[in-house]
Amino acid sequence: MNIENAQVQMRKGILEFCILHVISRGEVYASDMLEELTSARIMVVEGTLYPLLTRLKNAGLLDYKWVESSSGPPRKYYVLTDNGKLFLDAMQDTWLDLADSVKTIIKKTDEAIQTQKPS
Amino acid sequence: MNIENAQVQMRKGILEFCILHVISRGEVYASDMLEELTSARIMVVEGTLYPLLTRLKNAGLLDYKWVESSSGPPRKYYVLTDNGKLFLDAMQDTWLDLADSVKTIIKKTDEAIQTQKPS
DNA sequence: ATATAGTACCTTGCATAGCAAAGTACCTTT
DNA sequence: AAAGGTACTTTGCTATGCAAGGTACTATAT
Repeated sequence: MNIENAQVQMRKGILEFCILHVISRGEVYASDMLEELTSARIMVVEGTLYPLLTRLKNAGLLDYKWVESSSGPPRKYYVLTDNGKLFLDAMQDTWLDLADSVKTIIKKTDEAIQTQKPS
Repeated sequence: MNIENAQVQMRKGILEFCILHVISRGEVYASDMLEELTSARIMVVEGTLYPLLTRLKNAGLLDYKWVESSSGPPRKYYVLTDNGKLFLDAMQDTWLDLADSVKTIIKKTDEAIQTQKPS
């Protein structure tokens, strides 16, 4: 039970959400996504990303096409399907609700501490 | 791949954090926590909470004492240990960072959409 | 031509942790 | 003593992140 593990756990639930977000902006392939997410300080690695993309594709939320590259092997460029867009919207609602709930909990704790130790 | 499952996944990472928060306010037992979290719209059930409390206790973040009840079986009242307080602070930093990262991602998508469809 | 390096995608095996459901134990009320 | 409520526990399942290793294609250097 270390803080690194706790950070991993927190990240878990939102990876799918963040990846759908990045794809929603336009066609991207895996390395684009890794770069985008890393620059937003959301740590992801290949072993997480590829299986996740496959799951999302199989669930009908994503589609992809192969595109030749001028500097290496071909790439899978992903886009959201209509279902994927709906799903992303639903996830965003969930996230905003959750973030608000946590905000409430933090605030309530702060108030409890203020009451215990009035300045 | 349904939205309910996505909600569960998002919740996962923050349950520990929210539970430590509730305990940080003062001695509580499991039913108190369930009530607190439910009222904050963080859904938790017994099968999740009890094993989690045991894990946190074994990790040295929590301590408890048995207290007789006037209306049923005895209860385990939990408090944070010093280590638990430090851990909670670290988790809060992690949470705030994460929430900020997600906010950035959402904002960036909104901007991308604005650019595509200028009013 | 062949070897090396770089890029891109995929797979395997493991560990963590939420959850539904069933179980145990204690207390109060009738 | 039987029934019902409260509280804590356990079992089996599932989902999913991740480290590590693997496959395959392309470009460059020799």
